[in-house]
Amino acid sequence: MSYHHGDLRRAMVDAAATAVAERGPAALSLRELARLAGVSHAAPAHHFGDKAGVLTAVAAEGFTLLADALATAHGDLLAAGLAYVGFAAAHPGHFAVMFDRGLVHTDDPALVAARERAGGALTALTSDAVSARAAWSVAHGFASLWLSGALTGADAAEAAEPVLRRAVAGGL
Amino acid sequence: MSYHHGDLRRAMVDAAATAVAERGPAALSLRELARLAGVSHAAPAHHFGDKAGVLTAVAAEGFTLLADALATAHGDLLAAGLAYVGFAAAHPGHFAVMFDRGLVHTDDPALVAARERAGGALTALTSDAVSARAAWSVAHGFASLWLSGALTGADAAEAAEPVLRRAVAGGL
DNA sequence: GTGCTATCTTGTCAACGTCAAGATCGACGT
DNA sequence: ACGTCGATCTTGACGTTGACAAGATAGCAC
Repeated sequence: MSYHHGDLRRAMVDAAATAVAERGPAALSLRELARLAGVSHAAPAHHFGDKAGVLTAVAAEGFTLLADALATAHGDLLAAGLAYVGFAAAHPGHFAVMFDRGLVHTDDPALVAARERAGGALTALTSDAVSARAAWSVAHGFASLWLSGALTGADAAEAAEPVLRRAVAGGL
Repeated sequence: MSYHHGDLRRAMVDAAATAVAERGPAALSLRELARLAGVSHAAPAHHFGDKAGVLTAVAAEGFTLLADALATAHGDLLAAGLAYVGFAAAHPGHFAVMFDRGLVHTDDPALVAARERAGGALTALTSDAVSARAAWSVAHGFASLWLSGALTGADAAEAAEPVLRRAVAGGL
């Protein structure tokens, strides 16, 4: 192992996302991440400033991944909803941090840019603001409830499909 | 000030909910709560066991408050949705903790009981499971997004009304 | 009054986040 | 080739935290 890690920043973001996914943001320890990466306890601070900086990087990556996922729907609202839920289920560590103020530096430039890109992908799916908010709420709500364990089922997207379909059609 | 506080448990739950609402669960400190209540740093542990125990009590109270709020809708789905969002906006500290595993003792008897009561109030609103999940998702998603600051507006329930109405009617 | 139990205090410990100061490495100009 | 310089990482330290163990206090039953 050389004095320099090579790509510590990348390693830390990955490890942080995994740790958050497994044990939640509260249990995240910078010193533990440093140990996993084989560096000293103060190395993370150089790249991220503080603990919130690490989670900010995770959140920014999450919004980028989400925007990419939404792009695969090619404008289809139901497909986008399933992509939203699928993203949350595939990257629970990212999702857990993305919408939590007080855990991240909300005005970080990279985070703001990634968030706006994802937001643009969302609003492009519907014709009016009310529908946009409703669709976002359903997808986000299902994803949140799924990750919290409030909903049962084997596969997130599979369980979400009838629910999102019903919401689009209406008649609740 | 006597040796005994009087109702330390109640004071701690209130202070914890307020602190979580203002600065998030991550910034909560048992020692700070103890200082606010004018007791020693180890007093909270006697009543709640550990930090998660305090948040568990907050979450249980939250589910009780939510069930009460849902009961005021008298079976009307839209009214229940507005009550759900209204509860989250009125008690953000409780809401932030209620659906976060790893922050609470998920199998605590009091928490389980309160959660099941709220769950019963929810499922009683719709005729089938798919509609129940869809309605819950919209309300929960809107509430979560609202508290995260992703949605703009002056009043939560006021902003939620057209969105929930559209979701019930369909046509996204 | 005398024990009993719940409540709260005191003292302690390892772990944590953060900061300051120093060591090491690689790249670049000359 | 060589020295300089910035980026990267280490070392050491400080105050705070959650948790635990052991002791003090108060109210209550009898």
